[in-house]
Amino acid sequence: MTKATTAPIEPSATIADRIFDQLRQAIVEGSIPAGSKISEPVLAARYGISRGPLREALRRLESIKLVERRANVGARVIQLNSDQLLEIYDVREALEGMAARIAAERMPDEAIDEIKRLLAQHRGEIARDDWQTYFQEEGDLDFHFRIVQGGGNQRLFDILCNDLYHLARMYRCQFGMRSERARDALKEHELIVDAIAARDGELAEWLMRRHIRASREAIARRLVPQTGR
Amino acid sequence: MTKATTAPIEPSATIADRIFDQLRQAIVEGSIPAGSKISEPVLAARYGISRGPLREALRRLESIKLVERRANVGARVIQLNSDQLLEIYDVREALEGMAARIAAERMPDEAIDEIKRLLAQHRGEIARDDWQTYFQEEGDLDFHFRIVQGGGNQRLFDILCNDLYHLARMYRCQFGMRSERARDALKEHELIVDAIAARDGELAEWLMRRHIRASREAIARRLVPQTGR
DNA sequence: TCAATCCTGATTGTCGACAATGCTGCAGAT
DNA sequence: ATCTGCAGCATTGTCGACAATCAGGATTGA
Repeated sequence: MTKATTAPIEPSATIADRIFDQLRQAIVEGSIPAGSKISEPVLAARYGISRGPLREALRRLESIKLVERRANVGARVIQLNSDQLLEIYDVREALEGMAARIAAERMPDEAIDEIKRLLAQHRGEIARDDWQTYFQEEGDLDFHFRIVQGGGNQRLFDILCNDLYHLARMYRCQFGMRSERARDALKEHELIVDAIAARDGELAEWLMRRHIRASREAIARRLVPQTGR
Repeated sequence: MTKATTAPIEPSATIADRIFDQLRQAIVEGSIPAGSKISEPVLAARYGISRGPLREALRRLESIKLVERRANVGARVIQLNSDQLLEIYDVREALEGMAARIAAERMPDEAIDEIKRLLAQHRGEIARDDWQTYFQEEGDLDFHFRIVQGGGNQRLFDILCNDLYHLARMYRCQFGMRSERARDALKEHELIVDAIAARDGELAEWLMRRHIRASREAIARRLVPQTGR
């Protein structure tokens, strides 16, 4: 599994960068519980640094919406609720649909072949039935990551991979929601890649949007069984 | 003209907040030229503050992509190029299309009436032919702002109004590009509002995407007459 | 008993100084 | 003449201390 969504660790970057990465991972994976208050002095002491770099890291976490800050009050880890999760899926539907369209227009052939190999590998993993669904989920993110990357739209990439994907991972870690949609999702992935390989941007966008909408509905159904919104 | 895209000035917020607003405005309007290097000591001295709040403001400007920073080297104001501008319009097409769809589903009736009044006012301004195109452009942003706000998707709102709209304004100020598309744009705006009022989300999205795509093409035509990409 | 007020404690915002890193110009060698 | 290495300088990153602000609890009055 390629560590596609995880930035490679630059060893001698600045302290603030390192703390930022550590905190982001801790928040996403739940080591720092959602909704908990963040005290600058105690965190600085725990990581053995000063408050300066820590504050910079907190600012960056705020900019990607993982923590909320109020002046003179402090910072809290974001508290996820179902409405915001559904909002994210609406944004993903729009952006990744466009990403699929652009990928169909401009993605290099080699990158498409690589995604095909990736999907073949996923197919094998799912065939070995009860394999860790965790890796299936990671593979799902990896697939979406490559589609976005393939089109070469840097801003699209930033929004999705620096902000939204971390939120999606955070939800999975917190709610432990493993989708039993793995097989359907894989099938949909293959259709999308076929459309991209055929350079059919309109179809690729339509399929991607339907795919994400299906994920959204599966989540909405599980969150509040009585309502779809 | 409502100051929709300009946050109201909180008088006694933190220093960093105030400097952030001032710098953002200065960059967007060109007072600080694009591509120029930013020196922390000289800027701190000019605004009469310390480097601490200034660094926080720079970090926030970096998060909305108005400045670029490299460790141990410094910060520069972003240098706009035509490719990135076109990228932004792709993102806007996707996001605002979704925003129009959501607005058609959930925007309150009163807000729709308000937009209708706004458009009527714009129509009057355009009728008085050579009225400052500046205000027409501001009115255009105001229209889009209200559509996004009407749907109530907070994340969609953040991405568009905190990041992309500032970039769009920056381009206009820098290149002084006043669109002679004002009449066409107004007509398209009216169609979009009609679709929203009719609660036809699919049509609203389709019209909004076509509208933004038309703006994109108009810009692409002016930027590099020989290519549309 | 309840509400309003004040006080206290802690936390955050701000500042100036020090250390570390990258860039620039010059001298010297090939 | 061009390239390489070094030294100096400027800028950024980091740190500890001080001031400003807010949350919570105790106290007092009705």
